[in-house]
Amino acid sequence: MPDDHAHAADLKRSDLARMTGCNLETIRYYECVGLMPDPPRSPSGHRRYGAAHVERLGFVMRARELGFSMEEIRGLLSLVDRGSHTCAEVEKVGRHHLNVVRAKIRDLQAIERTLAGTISRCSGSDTPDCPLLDTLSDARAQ
Amino acid sequence: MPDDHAHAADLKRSDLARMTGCNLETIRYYECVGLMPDPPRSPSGHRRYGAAHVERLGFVMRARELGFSMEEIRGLLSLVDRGSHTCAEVEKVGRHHLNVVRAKIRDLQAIERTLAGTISRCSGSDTPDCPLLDTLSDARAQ
DNA sequence: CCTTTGTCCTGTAGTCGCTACAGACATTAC
DNA sequence: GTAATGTCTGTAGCGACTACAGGACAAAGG
Repeated sequence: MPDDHAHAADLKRSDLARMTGCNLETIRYYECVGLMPDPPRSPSGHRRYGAAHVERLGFVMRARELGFSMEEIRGLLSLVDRGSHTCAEVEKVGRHHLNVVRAKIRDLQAIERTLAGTISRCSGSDTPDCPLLDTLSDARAQ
Repeated sequence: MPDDHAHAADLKRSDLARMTGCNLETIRYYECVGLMPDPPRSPSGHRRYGAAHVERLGFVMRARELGFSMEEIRGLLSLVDRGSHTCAEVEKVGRHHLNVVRAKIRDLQAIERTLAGTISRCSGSDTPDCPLLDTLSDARAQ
């Protein structure tokens, strides 16, 4: 019951930025694109945040760190906000994103193999002949 | 000697797009940002391309496929255009990019581990309890 | 030869996820 | 009281494209 009025924190935007490590402008951006709710304002129009906003921003930032798109985060938040989400629904979003991440890793690994293989044949000397340039210049190169 | 005038091809932008697989608008974009040279024009102002342009666009596209940034590609092209490049110079650009690619792979693999580990604990059932949501909601979560 | 249709031209706006700045008001420190 | 911050708004910029509007031309059919 004592933590029922946990929103009493009354933080400024800079406080929220400092506490979460989020960039000051990014907070306003997240509000603008609907990831953060419109906060209450002081009489002069300054944003006032509470503990709920700190939590919400933390959620968004952790989701971003895991590479979720803003679209996906909006989806996750609307599930949670609805109050009747299920693990199955959340897992579905997560699995989709995991597939995207794995696809990106595969693409980058293919690039890495090509690049590493090509560069390993570079002489590193003053000749203009270069396996990397050959690869870039010719579709049929090694 | 017969292939000395290979630039006689006289291709339209759509031909160049079709031959290389590049998007039509992207060709104009590459010209605008200096990756492709300003091509000669027909009397009515239409772009006319030759074999050199096909090669150049191929170079740019292969470099993009390997994830080189436009900045890096501009660098590589200016080395080649200068005519006095060395393998060492090209290799340096390539090695730098390889490091960037490897760093991206590491970042994505860290994401993948977290995501896969969390999702593997999901029940996939109708309960609102969800390990993925726990991870996103709480900085101190598993 | 003339009309239609297709292609090309230019410039501009949209995408994603921020980041940064300008200029106006509010608060705080001294 | 005043000077120095802090916050407000809107807007522009990044990279690497992609797409569209509105106009001018070119190729093809009748």
